[in-house]
Amino acid sequence: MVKKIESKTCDEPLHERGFRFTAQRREVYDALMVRRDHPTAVEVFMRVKEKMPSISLGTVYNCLETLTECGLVKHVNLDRAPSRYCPNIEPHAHFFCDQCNAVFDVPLRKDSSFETLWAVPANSVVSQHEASFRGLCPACAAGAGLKSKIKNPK
Amino acid sequence: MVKKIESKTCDEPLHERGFRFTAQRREVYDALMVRRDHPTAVEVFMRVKEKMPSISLGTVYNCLETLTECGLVKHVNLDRAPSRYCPNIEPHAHFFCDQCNAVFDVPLRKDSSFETLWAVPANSVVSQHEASFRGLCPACAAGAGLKSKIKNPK
DNA sequence: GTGAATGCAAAACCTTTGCAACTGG
DNA sequence: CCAGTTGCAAAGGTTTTGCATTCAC
Repeated sequence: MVKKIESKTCDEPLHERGFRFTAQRREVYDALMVRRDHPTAVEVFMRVKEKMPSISLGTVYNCLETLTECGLVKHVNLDRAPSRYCPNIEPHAHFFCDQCNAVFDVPLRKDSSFETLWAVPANSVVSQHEASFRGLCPACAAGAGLKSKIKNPK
Repeated sequence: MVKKIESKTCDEPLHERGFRFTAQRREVYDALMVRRDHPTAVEVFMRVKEKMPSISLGTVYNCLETLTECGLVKHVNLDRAPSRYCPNIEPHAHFFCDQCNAVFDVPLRKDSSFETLWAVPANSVVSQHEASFRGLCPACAAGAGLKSKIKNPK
């Protein structure tokens, strides 16, 4: 059995679930994989439209939904903002920078459990855990610190 | 200085921030405090409408937004479902039961830090952390276990 | 009295759906 | 060939907005 180094394509997971491997699904998946910056559906649409001008926004939504069903992509939601999409299927949280609006993946520490942090009721069954952070990313935090020193030279 | 046992009203936090204490804001806040079951805006609207038939849905949204600004209420969002509202302002997560659709508060364990769970980048500034769980609540998990034993008597 | 808040309705917004035309396997 | 998928447009549901009227302070 040969172990694949990296899976850059989405044809097998689609076929395994009875979905067709269409050009639109390939382009949508590629758009997520090439720039892993958590775009919205409209941003994905604009990127794919450059290579495939005939694609429609509805199809982008459909493709993203199908890819999610296949476990290739995850929705990322914060508050009521439009959904963003992420091809990182490892367990992770998201960091939203309030200043530059970037979204970063936050890895789960190995050998840790959410039970050390949250008092989840005994005998409940957890099938999914989502977590997100808001604040300033390292770059913006450095800039903000600089600015506040200038503006408030205590 | 007299320490208040419990604050059941929202007039002071509103006044402190320059907002008026209107009958609608009081009723919306009371509706959240009386039954702490994380209702949607439409559910709050229906409950308040019984005591105050003239209230409009737009006003409920406005009141919820104002109460949120005053720190009396928090939005609760999961995926793209309608926002739910919660008058518990202690740090906590939420558990969504997939079977009975109830939403429970999950307390933060004392003396714990999210850094034990999540590898947040060094030098970032975290101003907000939100977490949610999906699964089966204890009651539904017990019922599901029963059912699966009957249906799949391995 | 005066500016803020309400009620109503319309708009804005993101996302889903219906259907004829097309296409992957 | 034919069920699954697309493109287009219209509908859906939640939330916000505009404005005349009302009300808290």
